[in-house]
Amino acid sequence: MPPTDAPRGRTGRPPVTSRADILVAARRLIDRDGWEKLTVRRLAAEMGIGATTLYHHVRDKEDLLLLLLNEYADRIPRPPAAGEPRERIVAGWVAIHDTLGAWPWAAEVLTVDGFLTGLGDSALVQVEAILAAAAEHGCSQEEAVDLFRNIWYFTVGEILVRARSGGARGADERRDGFLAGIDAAALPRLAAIGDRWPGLSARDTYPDAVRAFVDGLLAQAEGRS
Amino acid sequence: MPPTDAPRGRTGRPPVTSRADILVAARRLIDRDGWEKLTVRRLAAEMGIGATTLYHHVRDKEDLLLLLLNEYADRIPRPPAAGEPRERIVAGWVAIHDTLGAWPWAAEVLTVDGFLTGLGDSALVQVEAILAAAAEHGCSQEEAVDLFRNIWYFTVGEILVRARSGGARGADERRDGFLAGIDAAALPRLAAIGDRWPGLSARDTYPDAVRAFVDGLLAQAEGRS
DNA sequence: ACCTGAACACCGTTCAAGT
DNA sequence: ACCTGAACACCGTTCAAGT
Repeated sequence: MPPTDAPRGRTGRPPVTSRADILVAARRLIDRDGWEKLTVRRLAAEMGIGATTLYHHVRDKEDLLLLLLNEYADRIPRPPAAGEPRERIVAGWVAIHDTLGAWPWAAEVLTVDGFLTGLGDSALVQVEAILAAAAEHGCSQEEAVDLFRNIWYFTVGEILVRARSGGARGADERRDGFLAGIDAAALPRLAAIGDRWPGLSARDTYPDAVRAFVDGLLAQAEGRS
Repeated sequence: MPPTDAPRGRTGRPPVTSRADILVAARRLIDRDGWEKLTVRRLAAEMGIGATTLYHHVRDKEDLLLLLLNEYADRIPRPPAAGEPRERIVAGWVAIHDTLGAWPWAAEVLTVDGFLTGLGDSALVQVEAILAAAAEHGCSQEEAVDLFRNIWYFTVGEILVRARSGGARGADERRDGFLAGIDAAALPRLAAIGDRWPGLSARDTYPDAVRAFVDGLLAQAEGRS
């Protein structure tokens, strides 16, 4: 079954798929089976085509991931242009965090490709908004870039650690073990926390934490000037 | 050639290797060829033994990584017990960061296993010291745990992003491309920074940034009480 | 008690041949 | 033009058989 609107006036074998088809199928596979199940072979099998056919539509697997990511980056809500600079920075990061948190594999890809180099215009708008707010608050160019970078590190770390430690094989057993074997004399604080640790770690403290980080970085910048 | 001190009074085929041998060979392989080259098969080949032999000495690859990591965690210098709590927290994190930064694959493993659940006593000592300093500063148990977790996210993110974007295939070409194609009207701040970005991003600002983060988190805790 | 090759169930990617 | 199977060069892991 060839695509509905086959290109007229062209020679050769008709296409069985397209880049758009591939991206849709990849998204469905990730949503259904999880990010780690996305392989070139499995994706092709799911689509009912040969694995090697994919290489006529995307350069390689990393390219596929980047295409997928760029589509997704458009969903980050546009940051507010008005209001107190500090609040705009915090709101911008919370928006980025919430969007990436819903698709944690995105953070996985972005550690290797970078928010700027890997993504297209819609992501750059987010960066621009944060840089503009920082400048408006009085930051130098260096300080604004540092603010962005440092909070990017924090955000990507938060998402990765949470995403990975959630599904890790044997995580539960090890979690139970580590509080039982603690030496209360040598490690009194940890022993006192004991089995409260998992519960405390499960809390979402990202919004408070970015605010604290932004405050700390802005205060440091002010102290320098 | 059997090991020098073959166990006397035991039956069966003499061992050709040991857990200790395996860990030494794994470290050598990582140091020489890089973290991503460490595979069970390659490690066995390097040692001149069958790949399946490794499974008599370690449970699986993840177990091997965790054993390797625990050996390494001992190298983090003991945190100072005296001095201003805030300074002890910063110094503790800088020590953790410097140690992990020298072996970035460690951060890779730790995102899936966690600093607490994956590591042994020598890592827990670091956690204890940070929790104790936070408590001494007046933090509640929740606040101390949040401080630890949040700065862990930041630290692991910093190390991962830096380690991965360094060796990424095609990173240079993309970096050159992204500043050239920027729309100066729509993204004035980014356009103004332009080709300064790579240079600014290469700077090591971790110590300043942890200090800012610690200050921000402690100030937030104070504001709540 | 310990080691081993064969085997299983996978990967990403290239390339000559086919339609 | 586009698709394909065969092939290459790998993975981690299990298990029956060997010493």
